[in-house]
Amino acid sequence: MFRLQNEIGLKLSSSLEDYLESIYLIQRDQTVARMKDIASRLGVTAPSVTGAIKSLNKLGLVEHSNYGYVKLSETGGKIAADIFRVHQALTDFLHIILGLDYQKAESDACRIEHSIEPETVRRLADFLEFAISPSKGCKGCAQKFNEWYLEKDK
Amino acid sequence: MFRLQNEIGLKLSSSLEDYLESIYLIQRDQTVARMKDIASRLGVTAPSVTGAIKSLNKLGLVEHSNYGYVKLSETGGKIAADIFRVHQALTDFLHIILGLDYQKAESDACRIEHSIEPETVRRLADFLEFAISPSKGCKGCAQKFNEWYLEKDK
DNA sequence: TAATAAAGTTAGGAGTGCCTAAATTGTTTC
DNA sequence: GAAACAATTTAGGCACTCCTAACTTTATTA
Repeated sequence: MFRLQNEIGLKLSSSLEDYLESIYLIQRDQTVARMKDIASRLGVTAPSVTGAIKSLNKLGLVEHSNYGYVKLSETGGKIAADIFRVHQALTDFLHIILGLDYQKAESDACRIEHSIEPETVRRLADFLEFAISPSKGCKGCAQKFNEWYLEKDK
Repeated sequence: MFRLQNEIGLKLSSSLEDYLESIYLIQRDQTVARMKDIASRLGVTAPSVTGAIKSLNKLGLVEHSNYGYVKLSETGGKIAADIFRVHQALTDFLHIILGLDYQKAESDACRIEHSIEPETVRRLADFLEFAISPSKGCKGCAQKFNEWYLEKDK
């Protein structure tokens, strides 16, 4: 059932990845994450959060004692940061290259981030670097694509 | 629970989309699809297929009577074709633009296809058209990126 | 500090999607 | 056409992830 994937060698479900990422972002914004913050961010009910946190706790990815705050463990923090990096790379690509509005780019990224391979993400990020660089071979083709796209269906 | 998504207005699970797509491809290659073909293509056991086909049958997307062949209904065929178009667009993008080898492009596409929005796919396909065209603003930047990428880490 | 409100947990249940084992039906082949 | 084999279905179970309702703990405040 376990597939080598991140530094501790386990493959998390999309759902648990979402929880981890939420905790990461809440911690970043507010230092501590509470169950209700996680619930409202993910649009689930409190008991769902309790269950998920228990799973993450068993896996050693969060620290949590009853009725208290939730904190990412060191490993949990690393994994969450990885997930968020993927999220960012995808969002940037969808927004800057494809020209999706930022909201849509984020929500699409949020779903795709769980099913994309690391190599693909790496290439996506590299392509972005290449495409927006005025000095590399492409000379700002992201910009050019968006101009072309706007004219396209006229 | 239903979200407007395709022409009959329902959102299928990733799993059911996979079944539909498999049947579509088997039908294309061999005219009729049998349960065991579907099972082996998806890497699941026969009872899993029986269950999934029952669900698709209830939704009116396949025709199937006990111990017989499976056939896509008209609606099922349209939805499957849509799914496959997304699959192709994604695969092409990952292979031609990002330079992933075809196998990896396909397997990544296979997972991403369930979570990407139609608008994003459209833009991806348009970007591909733009990027490989020698006449449009980009002048074959897909090619240039791949050359740059190969040199990158040297 | 006792009452109330807010946050969190427990209990129990539903839907999905997979599995194994066992029964059934269909197809060959002698 | 009956035995043997292949394909499919049924039965039963498990993991995951969500839910509602009810209960417990913690925080607020009058």
